[in-house]
Amino acid sequence: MATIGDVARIAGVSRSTASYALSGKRSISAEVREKVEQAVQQLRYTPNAGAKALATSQTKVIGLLAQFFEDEFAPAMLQYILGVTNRARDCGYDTLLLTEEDGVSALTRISASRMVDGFILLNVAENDDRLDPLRRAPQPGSLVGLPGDPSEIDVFDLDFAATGRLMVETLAELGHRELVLVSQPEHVLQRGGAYVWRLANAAREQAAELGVTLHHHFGSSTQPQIGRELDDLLDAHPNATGLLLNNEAAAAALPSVLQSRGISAPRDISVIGRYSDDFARTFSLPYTAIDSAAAELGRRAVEHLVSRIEGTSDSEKTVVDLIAPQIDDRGSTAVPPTRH
Amino acid sequence: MATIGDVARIAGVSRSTASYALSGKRSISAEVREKVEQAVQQLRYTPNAGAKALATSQTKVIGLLAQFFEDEFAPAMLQYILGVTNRARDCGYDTLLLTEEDGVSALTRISASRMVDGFILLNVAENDDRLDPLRRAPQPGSLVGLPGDPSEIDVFDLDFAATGRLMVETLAELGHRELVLVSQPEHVLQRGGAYVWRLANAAREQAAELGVTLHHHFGSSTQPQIGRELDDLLDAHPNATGLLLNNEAAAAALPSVLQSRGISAPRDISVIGRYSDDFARTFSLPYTAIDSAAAELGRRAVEHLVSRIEGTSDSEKTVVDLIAPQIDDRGSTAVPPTRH
DNA sequence: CTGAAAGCGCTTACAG
DNA sequence: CTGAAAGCGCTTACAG
Repeated sequence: MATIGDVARIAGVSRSTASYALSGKRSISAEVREKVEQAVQQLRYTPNAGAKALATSQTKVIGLLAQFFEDEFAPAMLQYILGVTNRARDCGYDTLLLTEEDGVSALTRISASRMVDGFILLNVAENDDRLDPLRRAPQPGSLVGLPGDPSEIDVFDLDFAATGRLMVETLAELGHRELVLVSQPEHVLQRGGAYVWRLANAAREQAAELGVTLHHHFGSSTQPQIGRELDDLLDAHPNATGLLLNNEAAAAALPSVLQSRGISAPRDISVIGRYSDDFARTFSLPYTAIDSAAAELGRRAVEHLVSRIEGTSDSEKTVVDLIAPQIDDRGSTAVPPTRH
Repeated sequence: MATIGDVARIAGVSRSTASYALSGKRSISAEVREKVEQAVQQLRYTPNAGAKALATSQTKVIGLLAQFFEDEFAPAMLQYILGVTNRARDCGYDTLLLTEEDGVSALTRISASRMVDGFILLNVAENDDRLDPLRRAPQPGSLVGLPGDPSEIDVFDLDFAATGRLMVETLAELGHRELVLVSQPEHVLQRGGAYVWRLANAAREQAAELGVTLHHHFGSSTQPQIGRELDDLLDAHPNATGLLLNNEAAAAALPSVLQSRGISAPRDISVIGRYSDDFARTFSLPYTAIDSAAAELGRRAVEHLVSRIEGTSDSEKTVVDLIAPQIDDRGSTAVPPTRH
């Protein structure tokens, strides 16, 4: 492969001049720049990334730490990942994807070997082991997912508390007085999926404030269990007229459950979920839902990280950016049926 | 950060000795090795990846080129990706994930800058633009997805022809005489998703051979279109007793369609799909199905690539490894109903 | 068994 | 506006 030495030779200049002509870091006569550019074309010269990284201490690579909780549906993570990789590329960065179980060792290994300029952590847990090593690392980091202690780090997340409130509020305004919330499996919560209780707690408080009864249940994440659980829940709460689903599997199983009970949404029951539009359309989740905003979160995390890396942002203040929930109305909410 | 020079100084040896002690590439006295290891511990020394890559021409990174067809469900790709990243790590490699639209430019850019030791291409199309640049690249590559011309490159894929045959055969043996196959959207096929027609053609041939009628249709990939299409198909082919689904959205929409028609599988109709177990369990796809084998394909592609990179495999022969289809029986097939 | 030195391919003060 | 040289942090023939 061609090196910058080859370029310099062909262009008839020194290596430093060739380098400066390419980086634009000092003024170069039009004539010389022209010759260098032609040599680059001719040789199809592309700088060696390792050599560049060694010389500049910049890799132009972002480390993306994915993390998967047991009982969580992994493919949903791809939308966050694509938000990150695509925006990163637009900013001139490539993405190293780290998926090993042990996120702490991945982080320390990659950080110490200087393979990346910064990190993005996905699916951050309430008490995430990766945060301390991240704080100690020389590279900056952005989180997707709000931890218990977000100090010193930039955080991006859907506002799950507002999501819980919005779900309850929406149905309360329509006149519903008794609701059931189905969350992710308790496993997910215990492993640190704080968004589960953040949504649930806010929903509960909002319900209390509005004088609405809210039953909270953890659901399974797979068929056929979740189908049976939903059926049992509807039996257990015959007066509930609204269903809030923070659980994709529940949203997928519900249509059959309702159909087999001979009821339908929104006539007999109102339903609001929380999942992304993509999943809704592919997997027949026909309910009004609050979008996960996955790709948008990935994008924001990248943008902020890049400005930290490049020193564009004031390194003083750390940011906690919570995206306001937005409802995709698919017509599954209405005033509750009048009981006789 | 500590360098190997620091390690050498603390251990009281030369840099070359420290380096050899760590790599084990020449014999080192136990005493010296001990001192070097202690110095490494003490300084938490980790080699600088850029410097190492520059010196050895090896990055220990694999480039993973994802590609998404319009109308294909992107998140399904994560299972392939995880198969790759996890196995790569086990083999000592990290993974650079490239998701930009223009796969050709990504490939040439990464290849020329020497950022990776090899490539894995996902979702390879019949006539994939990325193959020529890959053949010209100095790094080896593995494909997931069988292209029209697989020459010079190692290929891994589900055996879609055998899958099509197996679907037809399974129902034919049960006595079915008229089947409907619902494929991915025609878009996917036109963009080069050869697996769609490979499955369909083989199914058609097998049906002809067994004297079975097979109707082939392209389905939409989203609700509510696919639901209506399925309903129309059942109207159009009232004597069909078996449904073959090479389309996730169709599998997700079918339960409601059947229920609303007052029929069920396998009593009134037998169903076989093609999707992964994970999706089946999370999204209530209750049908017997042939698994996509996504993670396994990713793993095999990595293993073979690594052996090429490390010169373990005979560089002469190139391999085309097609995984035999396996049926997950979820009880949605039976003998056809007897008509009166 | 060990060390001094060259080299990988860049960038960037330093000097003119 | 341009060039010669040092340096980034490794590895690996070469010499002993």
